[in-house]
Amino acid sequence: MQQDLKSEITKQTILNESFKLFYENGFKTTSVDKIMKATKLTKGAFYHHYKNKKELGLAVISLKLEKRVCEGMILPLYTSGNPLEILEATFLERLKSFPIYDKQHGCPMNNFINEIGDLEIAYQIALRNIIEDWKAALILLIERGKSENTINKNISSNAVAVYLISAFEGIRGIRKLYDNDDILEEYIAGLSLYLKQLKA
Amino acid sequence: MQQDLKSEITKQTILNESFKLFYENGFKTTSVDKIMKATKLTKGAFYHHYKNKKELGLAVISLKLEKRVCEGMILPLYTSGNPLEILEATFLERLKSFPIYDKQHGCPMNNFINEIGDLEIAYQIALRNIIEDWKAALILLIERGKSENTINKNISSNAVAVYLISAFEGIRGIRKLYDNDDILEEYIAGLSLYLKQLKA
DNA sequence: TAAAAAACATACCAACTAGTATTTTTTCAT
DNA sequence: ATGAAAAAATACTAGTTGGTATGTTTTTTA
Repeated sequence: MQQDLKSEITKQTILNESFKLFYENGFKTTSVDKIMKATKLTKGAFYHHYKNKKELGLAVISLKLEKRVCEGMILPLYTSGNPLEILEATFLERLKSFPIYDKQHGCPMNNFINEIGDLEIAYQIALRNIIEDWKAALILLIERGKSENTINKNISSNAVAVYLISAFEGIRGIRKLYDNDDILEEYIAGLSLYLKQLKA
Repeated sequence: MQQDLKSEITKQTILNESFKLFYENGFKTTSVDKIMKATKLTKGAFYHHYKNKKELGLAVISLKLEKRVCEGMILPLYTSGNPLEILEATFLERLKSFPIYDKQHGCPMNNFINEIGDLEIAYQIALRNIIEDWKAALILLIERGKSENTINKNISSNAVAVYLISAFEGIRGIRKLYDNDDILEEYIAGLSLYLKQLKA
């Protein structure tokens, strides 16, 4: 196989298996050995492509987590239509689309935030970037709602964006503790109510 | 020293040092060795008082985390006065009272939830109990507000309680990523707005 | 006060950890 | 085709992990 293609495939394989194992078992407690066993490659391959585990962690954050949040929570915001309806649809459809697996293991990004958000500045910055992107997209949509007179102009777009993100990430963690969706339904009711109250 | 007193002090010492180290470095990555080095006792003492690390984890959850949430977030709810004001005061004062240390490391319970909420049923149940206690207390207060005509009777108390808890735990994690309180201020603005909208 | 029991210390284990050093295999450029 | 370079495999290190086995010290009970 062509060398640069082969290299890229190996790096992607490591990235994919890492993401999966980090998601299921956490970052710190997933060893390089376990990851390479999953890829069916060896340690030699790993340390040829990544300087160390920290570099892998940063790659997973900026390449896998970022993409996931972007596709699931940010891009859907850039739709035409009523901003409040877009907000509700985005958050709701995201939750409803999760298989049990994703409900049991929570939000990959939130897991990282809580596990290593206070470990190293590099992780902090990488994770913060995702939150900031998400927040910016929400603010943009809320501002559009204000300008189109569908959202109350007296509310703070920043405050609403942060409150929306907080509640979503919070419930993704709390849902881990349950074996059914009741708590999610209550969250959804809370969200709907919240959004209704933002109407112009 | 008296035997049962000595035993109790040792257990408490282990519990206290464990809580601190779990909070700072996580549950899975804090070893029994590190804990016992912190207590200035030895492994022999540990395994005399605790069957294994899992039993210690459960003890920390039910004895340390439960107490913390109860004192900081539940008991303040049982005050006389306007329920909405009590809600705002409780959440706000809790956040304002945190030293930098607590802001950097997030919520001890939320850290546990996200790290081991999907690891074992025993952890799940122990953590869920705390959330359920908190939720029940919030619902009780909201219901009082409804009966006293200070809170809108058309909203779901359960939904509001869950949304309040979710947002609070969410922001406790997200705050880890920043080196100032701006994001907390935005959360607080979001919370105030939210509570205002619940008025009767 | 002596023996039993509880509290704690010491020494050890096999499995696992991140990372390195060295060798073999595959691809590339000439 | 051949030598260089990239990709990957193998073998290793020193330190850490949860837990056990076996001591020693302290307290209690009779």
